Amino acid sequence: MKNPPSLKDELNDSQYQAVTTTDGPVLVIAGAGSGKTRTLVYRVAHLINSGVDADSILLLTFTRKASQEMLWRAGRILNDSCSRVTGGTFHGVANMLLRRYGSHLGFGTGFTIIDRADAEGIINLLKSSLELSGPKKQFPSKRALINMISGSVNKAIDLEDLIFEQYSHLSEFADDILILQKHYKIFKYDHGLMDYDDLLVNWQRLLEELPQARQEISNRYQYIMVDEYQDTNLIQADIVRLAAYQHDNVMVVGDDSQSIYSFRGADFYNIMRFPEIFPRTRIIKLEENYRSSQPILSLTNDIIRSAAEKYTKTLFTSIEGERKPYLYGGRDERLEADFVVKKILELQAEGIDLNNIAVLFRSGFHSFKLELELGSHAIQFEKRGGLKLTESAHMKDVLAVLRLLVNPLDNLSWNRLLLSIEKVGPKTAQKITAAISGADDPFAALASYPAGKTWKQGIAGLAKLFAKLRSSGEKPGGLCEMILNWYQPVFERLYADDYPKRQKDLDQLKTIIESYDDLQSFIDDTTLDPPETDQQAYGNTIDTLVLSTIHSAKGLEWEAVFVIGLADGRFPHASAFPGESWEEERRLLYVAATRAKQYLYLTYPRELMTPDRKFKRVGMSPFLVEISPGTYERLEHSYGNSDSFISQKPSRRPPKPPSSKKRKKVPLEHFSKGSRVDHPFFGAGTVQKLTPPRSLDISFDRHGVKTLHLDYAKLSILES
DNA sequence: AAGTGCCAAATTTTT
DNA sequence: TTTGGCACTT
Repeated sequence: MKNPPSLKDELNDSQYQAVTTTDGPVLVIAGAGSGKTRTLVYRVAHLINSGVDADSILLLTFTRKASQEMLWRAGRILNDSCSRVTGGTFHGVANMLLRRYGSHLGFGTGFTIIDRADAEGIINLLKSSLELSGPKKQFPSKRALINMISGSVNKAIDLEDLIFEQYSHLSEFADDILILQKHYKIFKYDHGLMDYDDLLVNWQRLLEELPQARQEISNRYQYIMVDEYQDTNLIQADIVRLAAYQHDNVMVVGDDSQSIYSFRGADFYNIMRFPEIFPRTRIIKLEENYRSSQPILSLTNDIIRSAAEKYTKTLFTSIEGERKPYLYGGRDERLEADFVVKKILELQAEGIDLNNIAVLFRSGFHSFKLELELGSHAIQFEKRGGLKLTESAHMKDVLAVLRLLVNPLDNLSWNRLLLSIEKVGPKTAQKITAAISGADDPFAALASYPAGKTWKQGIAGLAKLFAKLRSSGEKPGGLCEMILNWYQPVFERLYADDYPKRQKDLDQLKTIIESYDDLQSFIDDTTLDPPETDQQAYGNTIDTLVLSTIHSAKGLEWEAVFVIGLADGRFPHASAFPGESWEEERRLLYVAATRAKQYLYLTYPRELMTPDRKFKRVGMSPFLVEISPGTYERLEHSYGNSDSFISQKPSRRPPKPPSSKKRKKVPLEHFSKGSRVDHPFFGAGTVQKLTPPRSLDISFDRHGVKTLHLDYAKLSILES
């Protein structure tokens, strides 16, 4: 530190404690806006300043960007770079370690990381090649399906429970999912592919099964810090435990009321369990909020109050402010958007830059209307959480070639490339893929494949491309150049209608790839941290408004924040039921509202368009109904159509039980220990244990013991 | 039997 | 804006 004594002035007591602790496990419970990033930054700087080797610090964060920014800030304090600190996401570090130690685990160094879109591709391939019996129509949404099949490893509940909760009435469908999951695993294994979950699972295996690796890693990283600990899953928690086994020198920072990633396997009980896993744990609470004004804090405290929390914090702030959060209900989505635009213009007039304003929403499409409205007012905006550069089809074509150079077993990429050949469809592509993946030299096998008349040329072209690439010895930039030459005609044929627009992306890719010396790390980086398509890449740092999903807004802050779409049915999401998922939606609203420093606007439409283009009147979100009306100021409809709404008193009706409507509630008392019951998916079973209020453990004859919840389970009693 | 082209439908959140 | 089904062509 430039000026060591100043540390105490820069930080409050709790922060100072966290920063200067040098050994032993520490759990930092940090409320929203309490300066936890700042605390971690200072800790890194302090450690290095007191002589700790930067090499021995491991900083695990939620995104790669977050760790880069923290290390940059720490570097500024030290007047020196922190480049020797290992920082990044769990997945990034897992990748690095697996490349180094992976061969001991039985897979070669050649594995390719796949993202969700790839997982989806595999599942589609499997769906067409396996004969599935279930009714196609009843498949859940595509995303839900992918989550179930590829993302269930880390879930505390297993896949069978998940299926049964949601689709217990469709046992054929449930069978299909299990079959798909089995084949999905085999496919990945056979073709050297690894998804996000696999990275973590294999890191854990590395630590658990190879004592030598465990010791090396634990020795090397003497100081382990984890940010956003409430978003870790069980495997990540275990990794932390194993990696620190020699010194227990771990500091985790998190906020249980900001846990919003359980759909991805995050388990906020990790925070509760931390002191059990590390018995000597010191708990430090950061309760002062440095971000929001008091009126905003009162409202956000009110949002979270009704949630059952384990670690209670009472946030306080000394930031003055007389503006209460505003609540506005527009007649429909268009008027809601209209309101937002008007207020944005007013804020700008008050001197607040667009950079300091954000609009947040639950789901990506909730901002469509607003995007139109912003466009017509020529307000520049940037949408977060949208399409990534590498998610578009033309990018994936080019990446597939690069991926094959590194991992020729990658059947997914083979399939993708073959499909881009004219006159080759799914069936032909699969046949060719099957033939070449069995061969010793897949590239030679491709060249000698007995091709049909119409598509012979396409195959030959591809084979020639690979021959050229593999003999060239070029750097990634040069390879990319060659690929683009081959790709140009294919590209123009595939995207005949809009290829000029997509061409820009290809140019951008070339620029990115030229900064890499090593093809493997380029491919890893694009999958783990895909660059976004933005105009900022072209160098003009323009003043733009941020539109973002709440999930992508995590950890950020703005002067003024609009949370839109707070209507019943939209927020919480329609599929959330009372219980944990309902609470998570509540925390999501909490995260959204706590992003605001001075101005907070909560808006909702009173009318929504249903898919069949009819209008449906909706009320405001049940979460808003629960908030005490004194904490916000209601803005009335004061312009435009005059058929407005006079004095809408916030109704005092109790939060209505969300849509578990039709199912009649079976009281727990109907069951007793030993009752025989029948379940549509698991079949017959015997009740083992009753857990009030509404859970029971049942031992199924064919599926073992399951814990079921009466609100979800369709149980019928055979004999009591 | 496979490939192509056209129209209709749907859309949680993501390292 | 992208995916799925259907009819038509090769």
